[in-house]
Amino acid sequence: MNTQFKKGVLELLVLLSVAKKDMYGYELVQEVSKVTDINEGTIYPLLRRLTNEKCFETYLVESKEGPPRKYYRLTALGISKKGKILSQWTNFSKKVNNFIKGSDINE
Amino acid sequence: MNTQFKKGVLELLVLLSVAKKDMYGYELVQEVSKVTDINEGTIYPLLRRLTNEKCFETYLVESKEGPPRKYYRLTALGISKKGKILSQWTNFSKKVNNFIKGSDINE
DNA sequence: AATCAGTACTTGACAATGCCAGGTAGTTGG
DNA sequence: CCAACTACCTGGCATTGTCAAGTACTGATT
Repeated sequence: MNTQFKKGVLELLVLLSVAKKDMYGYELVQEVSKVTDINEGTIYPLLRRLTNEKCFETYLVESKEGPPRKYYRLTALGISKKGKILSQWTNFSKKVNNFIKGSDINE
Repeated sequence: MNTQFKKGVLELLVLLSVAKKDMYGYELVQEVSKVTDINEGTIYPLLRRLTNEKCFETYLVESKEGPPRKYYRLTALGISKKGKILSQWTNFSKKVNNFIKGSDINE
């Protein structure tokens, strides 16, 4: 799958996921994998970035299945960012799909 | 508009445009601008890259309105690439939009 | 108890691609 | 002759995803 398509969209997928419920990194890797292949090495730096931007607050919870899990919770800023990016994505993908339809003439 | 969304999609938009008819760089800037803001400094290197990859053949045509125009014509390889990327985009954007719908529960 | 698989997080070096800013040149009209 | 528009090109930069490797904890297997 085209790597480049993911740029920017991953941020949206992560924000949408955490909006539903608090999640930890490893869990997010699996959630986002439903949509597109994703690497741990992509998710963790992204989470750190969004945390630095005050979109997330974090807390640790011990686990019986391994090391403690770092959970991410959406802040007000995160919610607002989620809304913005979502509407940008919706608008963008709509325009692209319209452009594609306009190219249907011969194929 | 989110810069990152464009990554990879621009290639598709350019391939689709040239598939309709041969076009020159400056013209493509305006065509693609219908969908999203785009810079000359983005288009020209992209055209060079696709030409190196044998997706385009080029030819010069003199113009009364300025310097000669370099037209791009899709090769068989370009047509095949167009098809591939188009189906990847369609598949990807569909999955993302389904994921978004699945997050509609509270917002 | 030692090893292995699975869970969980981290990081540094790298690749891809878009943007900015600036340059070169031809044409037309004031 | 100079400004404005058309047209193309380029080098350096920023952003963000990938790869690869490492750390560490738990529970099951040998």
